[in-house]
Order: sequence, then structure tokens, then C-alpha cells
Amino acid sequence: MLIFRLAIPSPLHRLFDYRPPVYGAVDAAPGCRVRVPFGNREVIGILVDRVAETESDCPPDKLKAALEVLDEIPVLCDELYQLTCWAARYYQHPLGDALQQALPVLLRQGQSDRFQHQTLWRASQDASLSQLASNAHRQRELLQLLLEHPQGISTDALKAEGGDPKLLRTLESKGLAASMEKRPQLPHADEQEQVLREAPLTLNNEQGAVVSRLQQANGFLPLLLEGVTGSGKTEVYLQAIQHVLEQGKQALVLVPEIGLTPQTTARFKARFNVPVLALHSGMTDRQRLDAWLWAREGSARILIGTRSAIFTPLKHPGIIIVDEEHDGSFKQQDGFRYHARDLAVYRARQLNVPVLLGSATPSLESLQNALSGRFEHLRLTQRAGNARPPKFELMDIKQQTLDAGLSSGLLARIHQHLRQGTQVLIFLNRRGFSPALVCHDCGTPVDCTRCDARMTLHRQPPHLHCHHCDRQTPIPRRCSQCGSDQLRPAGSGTERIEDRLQVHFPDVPIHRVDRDSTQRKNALERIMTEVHKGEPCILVGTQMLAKGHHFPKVTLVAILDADAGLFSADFRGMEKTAQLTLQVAGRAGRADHPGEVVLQTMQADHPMLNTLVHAGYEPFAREELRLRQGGHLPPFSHHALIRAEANRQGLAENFLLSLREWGQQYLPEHVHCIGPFPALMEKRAGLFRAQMLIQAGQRKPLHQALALLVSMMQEHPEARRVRWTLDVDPIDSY
DNA sequence: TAGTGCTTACGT
DNA sequence: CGTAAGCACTAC
Repeated sequence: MLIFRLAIPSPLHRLFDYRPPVYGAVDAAPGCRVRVPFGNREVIGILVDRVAETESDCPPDKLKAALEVLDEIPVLCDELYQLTCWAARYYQHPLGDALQQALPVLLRQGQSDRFQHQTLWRASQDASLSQLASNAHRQRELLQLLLEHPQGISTDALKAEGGDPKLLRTLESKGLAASMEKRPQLPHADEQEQVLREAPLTLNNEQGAVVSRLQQANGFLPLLLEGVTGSGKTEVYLQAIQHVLEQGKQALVLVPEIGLTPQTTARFKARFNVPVLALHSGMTDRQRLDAWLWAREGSARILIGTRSAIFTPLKHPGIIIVDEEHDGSFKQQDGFRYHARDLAVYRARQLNVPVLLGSATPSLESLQNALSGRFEHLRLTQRAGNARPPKFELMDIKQQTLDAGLSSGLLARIHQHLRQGTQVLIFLNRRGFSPALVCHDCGTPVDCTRCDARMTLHRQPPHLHCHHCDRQTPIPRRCSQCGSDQLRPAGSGTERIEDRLQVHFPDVPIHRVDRDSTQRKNALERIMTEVHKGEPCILVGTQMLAKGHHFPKVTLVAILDADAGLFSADFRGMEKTAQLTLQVAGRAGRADHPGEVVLQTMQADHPMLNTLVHAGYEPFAREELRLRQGGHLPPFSHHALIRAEANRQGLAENFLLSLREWGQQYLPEHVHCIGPFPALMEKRAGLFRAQMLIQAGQRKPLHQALALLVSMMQEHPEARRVRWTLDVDPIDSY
């Protein structure tokens, strides 16, 4: 009798063997869920293999019997199963946990992978209001609602529309209403012959070239679409999807976390007569499972979601689109550290469909893939309408006295734009009032006790807040070093800029947009509605302002601290600065309002900054690629980062050091360990952190090395006291 | 990771 | 002598 080999959701990098259940399926297929005893609990594992008992390393007397096979047909189709296995290996993550994450929560918990039928109510065939007494107001109201929903309506929906479900039984006994069991209804399921709901826009030559290239594509085609802001990428997506829909296939669209707004999905729903589903964070587990099932059976035709949507099953896959492909939110930052964009390319190859990566500022990884011929590269350089590109200006603030971060030149410029009746956007990627509170007498800043960092001063409401560990404290009266009461804010965040601008422009409304100001429900929408009225105003905000929203009336965009990322320890600092800068700049000026972008900088002569704003992203990116090549940095080499943390100083670093000493002799040639070294912020949230970089020119030896290192770390006696994680293709905080 | 069982520290 | 906290260990 064959035994079951299962992937169990646990941090352990190995599989577990079980005897088949005493009753039930002995011949289950890989990909089926199996409920098993594990330690002293019950868990749900995924069947990976069935092997002869002699093949098990586990002594036969320790083998437990599985309790139940939950699926007749594998819950994960072969394609998603293969994708997840590949990803688990590539990112060196335990398979059981990876498979778990590829499934909707309810399936992880063992629920059935069939639609849960719900009870719907409708009016009987010949029911009419006249059959009810005219004074039976509540009953008449209820029957009226039922008559309005001939397809049937759930009790919850009835309640939402003001009906009283308690009276349903009364109507039923009078023969006026009947209940039925129905599977949940896919929104907009009334599929029409014609997929188009509204006419597509006319494409320009560049857009047309992309769409027709995708239409010709016969199977896998990785395509990088580099389109400047306002060049109509979305219209290209829509028409590429149209082609796919006309062939009866489905489209999967990945968007950054911040980009999944009702407006985005509204555009897809307005264009097509097919079911469009957005997989967003506000959904209940049941709604997510329904969406997953609709996608799997092929009735949902367009699926829009963030990172995790890459694991959505598709019956008739037609295309995968990754919008804003450079966005960091596609990389999961804890646990199973996969990159959804990279998985999208892998999956598209597997499914033999085109994959379209779109961005105004492509990642250097994708750009290099395009230059090397792995991806096809198409560009959109023209803006829709007559929109002109914004005019950039590097405003030199060397040796200038700033007013809380605002130069007099910038203030004058703001004044000028407000006077002409347009709006102004001020970008500063630093929330709070000021990033430090410093003693004016002895110079000591107020530090976080749990991190190597300053406490950020907030005024609304007044408190100190550590942005690294979330610790919050009241504002101290005196310096802890010298006892002086002269504690003063140093540097500016968005709150302080808002304050100063209000002093300079007392009659102009100022809207601050950052995580703090938009915590309350609908706060952001209210601000947006106000701004879209078009009256002169000033918007102050962090990168929340940079993504997604368009401000047609904004004619001046100011970036207060353009140098912020220029000299960061992260070699991607320049790339990220460029992407964010252009992203913010893209908010300014549409059609009738030419925009102006001012960058306050101490480095007005900085060559890369000048290339970026005067020549554009592509020349900048080519130059940056040249520098990366010179330094053997990604994408010209491959990185993996081992992070370690422990509650005492030195433990984590020593752990990595011993790992290096132990492992070095076994590492393949051309794989280098760099470090270990303490993390940039060694202490964070009370833990001392260190890291070690593993670098190689080729992926294969790197992965051999990683497999080795992971097994060594698991065996390592110190691993009890040191928490370690491995990040393959890390994208930040080296 | 999660659960358990053993050792140690400390207060009464 | 009790309880709480810390840690080592295991999972088929």
C-alpha cells in the first residue's frame, strides 16, 4: 500500500509521510487536501506524492494515519500547483506554507471548494400587491421588494433594502412568496453576445502597434510596455483584453496595493459586458472564495487584484497584465517572499499566454530583460490629447535659509500658481511634524528606546511616535541628558509643512494627505472630492499622493527633498528616487494646463538627477544600468539576503559569521558571501539585527548555495535564539 | 510555528 | 512551597 507524502503548513523545510486514511480514498491525486494529526493538533496538508512505505525515512511505527481526504479532484489545478512548487523552491520557502498561501483562507481551513448555496426568496408566479390588505404596510413593502427581484433575493439583501425578513414566512403561508436554494450570483453575469459595453477609444500609432502585437501573439510573449504618464497605457490594456474576451478567454490584471481603487475597476466594468471581479482587501473570506471559484470555472472574465491574485485559478487564461510593474508592493516582504511580477512571467510561460508588464518607469530588472531580448520592448512616447510634458526645474537650495524646508523661491512660485487660479501639490515623503526632537542646549535628540532611531514628533495629536516599531510616548518636557527644557523640533514632515504654508497662504485651503490624515474612513475621498472641484488649493502629502490619483487642476508640483534617496546605502536608492520623482511629476498638468515640476535640491549639478529630468527616464535608466554592470550589481548579478535577529547584541552577527565559516568551503564556485554586517539600523523593536549578502553571477550556483545554507541554518544549534529569514532577490534595506 | 514539559528564579 | 517565566525539543 502506498503512503501519502504531504506538505504541512509549518515552517519546516520537509515533507511528512502518513498512512492513507482508514476509510476513504487511498488513490487521491497530488494537489488534494488531506486532514491529518500533527503533533497534538489537526492540520490540513496538501498531498505531494504517493510512495512505497519502504521509501519513507520515518520508522513505520511512527507513521500516523491520515484522517480524511477532503478533495476528490485536486483543489489546486496542476498548473497552480506547479507554479507554487516552483516558487517555494525558488524562494527557499517551506512548500506546505507556500501552498497554503496559494489558497483562499476558507480552503486552507478545510471548507468545501464548491459554492455554498444560499436561500433566496421571490414572489410566487401570480402574486400581486392586490392580494394583501391595504393596511398591511410592512407585508406590501416586502412583497413589492420581492416583485422587484424576479431572480430572487437573499434575506440579508432584503434587510439592506428595508424589508423585514421575519414577514417572509407570513407571505409564504399566504402563497405569495417562495424560497429556493441557489448558488451565489456572479455580479453582472448576464453575459451578452457583444463583449463591448462602450466604444473603445481611437488608438494612436504607438498604442495600435502594441495592441496588434499582442493580437498576433501566438502563445507566450513577455512584453515590456514603457509608456510615459498620460500616454494611454490603460487603453492599451483594455483593447488587449477585448481581444482576449472575444476569444472567450479570461484576463488577469495585477495592480499595486495602492492602485486597486474603485475607479480602476470602474473603467473595466464600464467598457465590457462581462463579469469583472476585483479581489480587494475589504472582501470577506467567503467573498474571496466565491471570486476564486468563479475564476476557476471561467465565468469571471476579468480578474483584478494585488500581489496575491497571481494565484487565482483560470479556466481559459488569455493574458496576464502587470500594471506599474516596477512597484515594490509586488514583492511580499515577509514569510513567503515571492515577487508577483516574476511569478506572472513564469505563469504566463506555463499557460502559454502573453504577459504585459506596463510602467512609465520600468524596473531596471525588466528593462535589462528587454535590452537582452528576453522581453519584447514597446514604447508609448506620445501623450493623449495635446498634453505637453511637464517642465522640470532643479531649484538649487545650497546656502539658502529655508523656512521649515520651504525655499523663498518655491514660496514665490506657489504664490504665482495660486494667483493664476490653479492648484499646487507639495511632495514630502516624511509624515509627522518633524523627524526629531532635539535639546537646544546639549544637542541630544529623543531616541526610541527599542530602536536605533529618533522619535518622530507629531502635533495632531501631540505625541512622539517611532515609525520603526510603532512605539508612542507623550512629549517629554525636559532633555533626559541635561535637564534643559529647550526641546525643539528639527527638520520637517508633512504636518509642519502644512503649518507653515497656512501661515504663508492664510486664505488658501490646504489639504494634507498622508497615512495619519487619512486614517478616518472616507477622509481621502472627501479631500479628493474637494480638490476635484477645482478651486485653488495646496495639497501636501507623502507618496500616497503619488500613486493612482490624477489632479487635472494641479499646475505646480514641488518635491521638497529631492535628495532624500540620492545617497542612500541602498544601491537601488537612485532608481527608486527616479521612479517616485516621475510618478509625482506625472500628477501635474493635463491637456489644457501645462505643468511645472520644481525639485528643491542641494545637488543641482548631480549628473543622474540632470539626466533624469532633462533627458528622461530611459537615458537615465541606461546610464544607471551601466553603473550597475560596472559594480556587478543586480540585474547583472543575483542577490539573496540572510537576515538574522536576536534579543542580545552580537548574537545575530555571530550566528551569520559561524554560518559563513562553516559553509564557505562547501559553497559552489563564484558564489560570494558578503558580510555579515550589522543592519543599517542595528536595533529595531528591541531586537539586534545583522545580515549577510550572498551574491552570484548565475542563478543556478546561487540556488545550490542557498539550499545548503538553509539546511545549515536549520541544523544550527544557535537557531533557537536567533530568528533568521532568507530573502531571494531582495528589493530593499541592505 | 505551536504546543509541551522541564528548570530556574523569586516571593511569601 | 507555590507560581511564573524561560528554554529546549518535537512534529511523519
